[in-house]
Amino acid sequence: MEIASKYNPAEVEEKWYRYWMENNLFHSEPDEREPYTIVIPPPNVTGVLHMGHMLNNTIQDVLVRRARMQGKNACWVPGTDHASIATEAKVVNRLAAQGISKRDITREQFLDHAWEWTHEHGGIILEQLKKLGASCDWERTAFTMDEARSESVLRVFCDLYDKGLIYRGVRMVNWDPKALTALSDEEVIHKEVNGKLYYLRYRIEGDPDGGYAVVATTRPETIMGDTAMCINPNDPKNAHLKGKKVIVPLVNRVIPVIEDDYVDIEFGTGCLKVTPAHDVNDYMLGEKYNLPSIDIFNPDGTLNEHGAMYAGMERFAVRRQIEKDLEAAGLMEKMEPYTNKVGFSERTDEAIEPKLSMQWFLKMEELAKPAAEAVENDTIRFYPEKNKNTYRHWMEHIKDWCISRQLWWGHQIPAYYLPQGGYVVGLTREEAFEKAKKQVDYPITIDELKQDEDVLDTWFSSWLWPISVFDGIREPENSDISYYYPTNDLVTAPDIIFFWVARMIMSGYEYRQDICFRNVYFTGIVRDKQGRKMSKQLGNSPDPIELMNRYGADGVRMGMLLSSAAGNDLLFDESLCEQGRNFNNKIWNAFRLMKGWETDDSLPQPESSRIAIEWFGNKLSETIAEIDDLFSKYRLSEALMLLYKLFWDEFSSWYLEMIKPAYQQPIDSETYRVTLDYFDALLRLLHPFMPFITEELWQALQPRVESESIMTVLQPKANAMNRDLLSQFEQVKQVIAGVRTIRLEKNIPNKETLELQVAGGHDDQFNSVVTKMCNLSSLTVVADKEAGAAGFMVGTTEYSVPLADKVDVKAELQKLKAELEYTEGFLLSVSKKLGNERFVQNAKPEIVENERKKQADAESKIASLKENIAALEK
RNA sequence: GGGCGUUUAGCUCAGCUGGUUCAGAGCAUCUGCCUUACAAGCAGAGGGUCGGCGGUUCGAAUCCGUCAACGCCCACCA
Repeated sequence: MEIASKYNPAEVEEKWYRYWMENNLFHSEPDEREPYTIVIPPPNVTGVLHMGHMLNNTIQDVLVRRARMQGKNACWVPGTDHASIATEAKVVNRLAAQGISKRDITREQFLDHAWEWTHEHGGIILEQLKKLGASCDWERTAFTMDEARSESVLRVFCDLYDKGLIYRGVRMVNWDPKALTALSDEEVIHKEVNGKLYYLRYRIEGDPDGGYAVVATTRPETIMGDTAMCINPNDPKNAHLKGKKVIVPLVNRVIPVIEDDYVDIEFGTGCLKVTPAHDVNDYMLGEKYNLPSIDIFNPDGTLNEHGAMYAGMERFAVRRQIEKDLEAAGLMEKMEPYTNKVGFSERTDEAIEPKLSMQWFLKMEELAKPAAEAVENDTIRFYPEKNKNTYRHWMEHIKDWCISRQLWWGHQIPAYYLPQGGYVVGLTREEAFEKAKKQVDYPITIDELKQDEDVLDTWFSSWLWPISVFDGIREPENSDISYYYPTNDLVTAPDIIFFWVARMIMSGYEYRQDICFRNVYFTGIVRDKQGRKMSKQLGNSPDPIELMNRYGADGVRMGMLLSSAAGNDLLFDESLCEQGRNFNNKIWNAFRLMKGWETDDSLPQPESSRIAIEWFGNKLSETIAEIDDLFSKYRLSEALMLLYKLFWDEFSSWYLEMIKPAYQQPIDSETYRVTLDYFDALLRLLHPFMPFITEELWQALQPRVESESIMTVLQPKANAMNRDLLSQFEQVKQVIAGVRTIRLEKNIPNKETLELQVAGGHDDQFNSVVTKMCNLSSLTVVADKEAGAAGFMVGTTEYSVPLADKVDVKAELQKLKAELEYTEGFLLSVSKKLGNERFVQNAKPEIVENERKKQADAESKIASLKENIAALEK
């Protein structure tokens, strides 16, 4: 059968994914084997696959496939996240395009639209993962808002409430005026903004001279919310303001001057305007001095009735207007350019408005304790370890988590307000009603309970993910959770270490009294080759599906992995996929070569093949041991590179060339058999990285039983190895390379045989290999080098090829002299070292011994170089 | 403003507790080859004062100090 010389992934990949699915090979059920579990970081339900997903899921698939081939019961649970803010924003946009405003429809109607959207777009991303080859247990696919997960979330809310860890309170929160919701601190991104520092004049009440105090602020539009001015009690230059009252510009409201050493004497004028409703620090001052709080904003960022003449205007428009009005009124002392940090919403990129509002909070201090400790003492390991620092820092400064969001898409908070004030928390309305009846002393009906309008932060469901996917909240003793939990590895990006990783660890301790995973592998961020983050706006993100069409899923997987040391950002370059594709082709062609051979039982095994087999067996063991070590350190990229070199250089360029029979000649059956075994082992090693081509070739290598798959056979193991043989063979390679160089330099075709002469120590057990690889007519040990030969040295042994007239004496001399010069310099430095008494005294004996050997070798090399030069110069 | 990290070949990176597995790998480059597995290939070659400076040491890419550049995270100076 003719096999195409180029590998065509498209045909192969779909076929085998279907085969794996049809044979249910990804599915896992608890059994007596050791479990290996990964839960997917759930992508947004309506999202599409991007390069970050490609990297993340490729790594997970490598880990899962390898674990499976180590005989473990591997289970990779897929699923999606409802992503409250992002999804709600998309639905709002779609409705807007249809001329529908969220305000005009009911919550139920909105949710119908959201579910419709979810069913339309939901799961596209999971289908895309299949193209990548992801070996997820699709029967276990979960969604953060499906029934089991939703109930788990609500149960946890009720439980934490009952434990007194969840409370409701008025706090300064990060308000997103575009999404119209509060955000957690983690959802706020601080950016530097070029603005102005305005110096405003606040006249002093009752001052006969018309004196005023000057306040520096970046936000003049908030003056209508001022309820005090604050100075530092130790500030001499503002001492005259003590006990006075000042008048807020434009609105002419009288406010007191208070004193607090929070105020920085050096900043601005040392006078601070206090706006408790719109600044976190001012809020604290307000609390401390019992100041009134005037909220001048509507939820959408426009000013309300407290904004006086600016009511109804947008906050930034007010800033521009008020600047003019203050100047006109002569109340603007001056303005300076000023750069400060302003918070922006991660989702909508809208400037955050600090806003006082009633929200639900989760107390973090107690939850954080065991979680901080687990990472600190490596019960949970981070790869790379540097993320421990980041984690520790956050845990030590942890603040309560604002878990309510003013959205509709999500888990509605199971709190129910009573007709005459107060509320109860219950899993269902019925349960809440039962509680309510006990709590109040007036008659109520179930319909009078009014459920809280807010939903929970999306992360409040994601933080339960490793437990909830196995239904471990509702059924803590069920067989799945008992078997699969704790999970083994989590593969995620470092930017959600607080959002998600830290909180999962907390919920794991709270609800399972155990770790939720043993290892966390932090991937880097995928950037383009100029180092820019991939984004839609820049249009610098390739379409993963398109990439897979072009290079094959295996090729793209390899491209992703090659440049991604754990935790380092990876500069993605399509040429890496090309390298991946080329490697596929290399494997494909090695297979073609072997499959093209006829075997002959009567042929004896050539000596060179016997040696090749022995050597490669050792090389294979050596590499497997190294790969095992690299995997234990999560250095997947290096493991893959090692395999790449093993296959390409050692197996294809050396081993196959050594055992290759002459053109159209049969191969002896023993060598053939072992070669197929070696190829089989290589395929198994490669399979976690490149699942499709390895399955294709493994199936073609020999007849397989129906439903059998390379997926479920065991990884090859390292055997005891002969290190001497391995290092001797590296010398042999150098000899062969030396002869090849001579051929190249002298332009001698490979077909022409050569003689090789050896002077010095030489191990002749490899002669058959050298003879074959160099196409030698003879290999002889000689005492002295023949004149008119091209030579080279390997170690202290001299090799030469007699070439008679072909040798360019001048060039040869030049080469030898250069080498002599180098070696003499080398000898000098070694001798210097050995001449240093303190080195000989202090250095470890084996180091000194080594230097002595270097010295002796260099001396002997110099001697033979000199001889050669002398001979040529004659 | 605090903390963390990075800086090694043209590019991307590896070099653990100081000394022949210390100057490495892959890609790219250059040279010669369409040698019947593979030109998506084969064979060979070149390329780095290990960010700067100072120190410790017999010996430093490796340890210490300092400076510089870049990156990330955290933070309430209006």
